[in-house]
Amino acid sequence: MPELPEVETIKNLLRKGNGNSPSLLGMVVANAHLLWDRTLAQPSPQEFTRRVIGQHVHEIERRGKFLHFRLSRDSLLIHLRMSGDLLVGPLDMPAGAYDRLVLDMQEGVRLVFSDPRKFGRAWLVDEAQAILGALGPEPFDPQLTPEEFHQLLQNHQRQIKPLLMDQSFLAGLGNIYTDEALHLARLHPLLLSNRISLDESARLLESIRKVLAEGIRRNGASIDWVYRGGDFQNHFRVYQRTGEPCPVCGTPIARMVVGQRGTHYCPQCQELPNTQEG
DNA sequence: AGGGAAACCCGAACGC
DNA sequence: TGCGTTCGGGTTTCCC
Repeated sequence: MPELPEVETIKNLLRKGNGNSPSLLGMVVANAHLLWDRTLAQPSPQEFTRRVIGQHVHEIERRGKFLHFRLSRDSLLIHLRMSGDLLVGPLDMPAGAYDRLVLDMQEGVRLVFSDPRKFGRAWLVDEAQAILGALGPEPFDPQLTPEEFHQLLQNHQRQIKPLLMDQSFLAGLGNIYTDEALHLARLHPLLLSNRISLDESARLLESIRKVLAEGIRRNGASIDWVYRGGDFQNHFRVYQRTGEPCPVCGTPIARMVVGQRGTHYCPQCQELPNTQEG
């Protein structure tokens, strides 16, 4: 659920801080507590604690849906998956029922990786590329031109929705923003990628960037019970709006399952060309 | 190569 | 009210 805009929002908070929460930049890890073993993908809990203590936080970045903490020697990578969140507070902040990994800073600040559903993962690695190298391009990468994007689409014969959600194809889109982008681009979720014209590719890339930019501007979406302060959930075009009118034409939004994912679209605006039925 | 299914999880929503 | 069942989400893994 945290997709690119939500992760970007969290990254900005950790990096810059706000009225309630300090920036973590420059702080030094003083202690680590792993409360749920499987949250740590690698290395072992013992090695993690031994290695992470004493390292400075030099930079905090986002790549796809990963948070990337550049430490003195290593990289700490965190993927929030479904329900993960990162909380910052004082060392005596009350423990949460879903706290999985806690880092205490020498500066008296605590960073908590909270995750009710335990899907989230953290890695401590000396080379971030070992994990991030599998990701496709960033949607906002200026080198990703409409022509290049069109070519990437031609390289596959796949349903466009699952392809857009494939992180090795493009990094950052999840179920929400994919449905939103396809509706804005007026493309059916089942459209085969190599049937997409250059014009449509340009429209799709622009739509992806627009919905992501709006998500970031609104500090992400807060859905289910995971509230992160954003309000993009109040501006969905199709996501979770089954039966409600399409904002463009008024046709009731339809729902189907594509690649095991709930998929919301307008049957009027996002018609599947009759040259590609089924 | 692509697609479907299952696995990992559990709070919420639903059905009775 | 309270119980049991189903759902959904990101990703990996396995199978066809």
